[in-house]
Amino acid sequence: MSIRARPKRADARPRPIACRDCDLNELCRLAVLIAHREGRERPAAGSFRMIDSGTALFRSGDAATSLFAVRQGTIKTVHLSEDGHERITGFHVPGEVIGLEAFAFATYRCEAIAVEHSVCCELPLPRQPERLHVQGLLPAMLDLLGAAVAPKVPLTRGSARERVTRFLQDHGERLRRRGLNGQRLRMSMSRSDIANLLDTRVETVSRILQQLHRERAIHVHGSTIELIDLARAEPAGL
Amino acid sequence: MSIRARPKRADARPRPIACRDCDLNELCRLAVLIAHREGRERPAAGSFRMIDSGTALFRSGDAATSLFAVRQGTIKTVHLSEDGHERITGFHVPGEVIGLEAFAFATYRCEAIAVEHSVCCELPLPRQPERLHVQGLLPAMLDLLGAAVAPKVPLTRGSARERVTRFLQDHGERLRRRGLNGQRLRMSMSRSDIANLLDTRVETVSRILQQLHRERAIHVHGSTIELIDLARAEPAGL
DNA sequence: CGACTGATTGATGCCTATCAAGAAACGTGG
DNA sequence: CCACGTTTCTTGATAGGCATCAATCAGTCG
Repeated sequence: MSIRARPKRADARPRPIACRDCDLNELCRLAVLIAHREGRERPAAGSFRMIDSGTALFRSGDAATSLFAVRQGTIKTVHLSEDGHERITGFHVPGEVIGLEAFAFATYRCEAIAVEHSVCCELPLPRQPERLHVQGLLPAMLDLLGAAVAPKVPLTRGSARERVTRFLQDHGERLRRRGLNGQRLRMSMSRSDIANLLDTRVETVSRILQQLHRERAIHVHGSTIELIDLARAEPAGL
Repeated sequence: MSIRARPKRADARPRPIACRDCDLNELCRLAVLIAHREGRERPAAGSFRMIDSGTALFRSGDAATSLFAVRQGTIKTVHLSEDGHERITGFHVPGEVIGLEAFAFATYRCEAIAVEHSVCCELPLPRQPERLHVQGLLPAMLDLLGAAVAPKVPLTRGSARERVTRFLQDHGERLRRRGLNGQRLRMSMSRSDIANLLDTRVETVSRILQQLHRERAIHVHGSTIELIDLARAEPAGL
C-alpha cells in the first residue's frame, strides 16, 4: 500500500508572519521607537538572525541577553539532562517567543535549534530591569511572562494516541493563531523529534499517524499532515 | 507482611518556614514597607490565609488579583480540562509562589487546593503594572517570573519507576531548599494524588514505593517516606 | 464496634518498547 | 537523468511494563 505519494520536500517553503501577529510585537515596536528616538548605537530590536536547519540560535549556557521571536520556520527547544539525554520541550512556530528565562538567569537554560531554515527577531534586554519601565515596555513584558507561566497540561500525558492527537491539535491551533494555515501542517521536524517531545518512540508515532490516516481523521502526505476531523479520534482516547 | 507500621497521622505537623527562605520574601518585604510608609488602607502584604485540608485557596475563574506564597502546609494546583478531568500539575511546599498567571490574566487558570491544613501569605498586585516600578518591586518580580518560565523536564516522562523516583528527589530537593527536612518527607497528599501528578495509577505508585522500600532505596512508613539512597534506584531507570 | 476511605497486593490483558527488515526519500556523483 | 549509499519512515513480530479488575488490609470516623 502506498498512501504516501510523498511530494518533494522542497515544495513547502516557510513563510514569515506579519509583525502584527507576533508575541513580541508590542515590545518590539516600542523598543524600536525608543532606540530611534534615543539615537542608540545598535538597534534595540529589529535585528534578524538567519538560522540554518540543524544549527543553534543559542545553546544552554550561552549568555542570556536577548529574547527571540520566531519570524519564519520552526525552532525546537531542547533540554539537556545531566545524564546526557536530549529532551525536546517544544516546537516554536512564527510569532512565538523563546529565551524568556533570560529575565531570571544570566545564561540560557536550553538549546534552541532550527528544525528547518528559520529567521528570528532578536530583542536585546536592558541590563538594568529598571529600564524596562523607563521604556514603557513593562506591561507588554508582564503579559508575555504571565502567559508563559500559566499552567498547562503537558503533551506527555495520556496514551500515545492521545499525545499524538493533542500534539497535532495544539500545533495547528498555534499556527492558526498566527494567521498561518492550521489545517494543512508542514511537519518540518522529523518523526523522531515528535517522538522525543511526546516521550514515545518513532515507530509508535508512525503507527498512530497511519492509524489516524486510515480512520480519515487526518491525511498524512509525507511531511505534510492535513487535519481532517481530529474530533473523531477523540472518543477512543477517553 | 507489614512494613507499614503506620504512625498516627496527627504526629506530623506542618511547620511554617522563615520568611527569609520564601520566594516572595523580597517582594513581600518591600511591599510591606511601602504600604506602611504610604499609610495604606489595607496592608499590601502580610495578610495570612488559613486553608483547611481539601478546601481551595482560589479556583479556576476567580478574579486573579494576588500572588500567594505557601507558608505552611502543602497546596496542590489542579488543571481542569474541558472534558472534566482533573490533572494535578504540582504540589507546592512552603516558600513557593502560586498564582503567577495573575500577571497576564484577569482570572486564575487553575485550582489551588490545600492537601493538608495550610497557611498562605497573600500579596495583592497593583492594578497598574506601572506601580510595580514605583514600588521598586520590579527586579524581584522579574526574577520570580523568569525562574518560573525556565524550561524543565516534566515529571510525566519516562517509566513509572523513573517518575516516582524523580518526584521523590524533586520533592525532597524543594523542601531542602527551604531549610526543611528533605530526607524524611511527610507525604501529606494521597497516593492517588501522586499518581495523578505522575500520570499513572495508584496501584503502580504503591507497588513502586514498596519496590524501592525492599531495595533499601527509601523507607516507607505510611505517609512518611524517608529517602535513604535514591541513587541506587537510578541505574535501573536508564 | 462497624462502615468507609485509602493503601497494598495479586492475576490478567492491553499498549507500547524493542528488535528487525523493508520501503521511500534525499544527496551525491557519474 | 540515473545509480547508489545514506537517512528517514513504515510495517511486522515479540516481549515487557503498566492498566485494569478484584480482594485484602489498615486507618479514620461516626
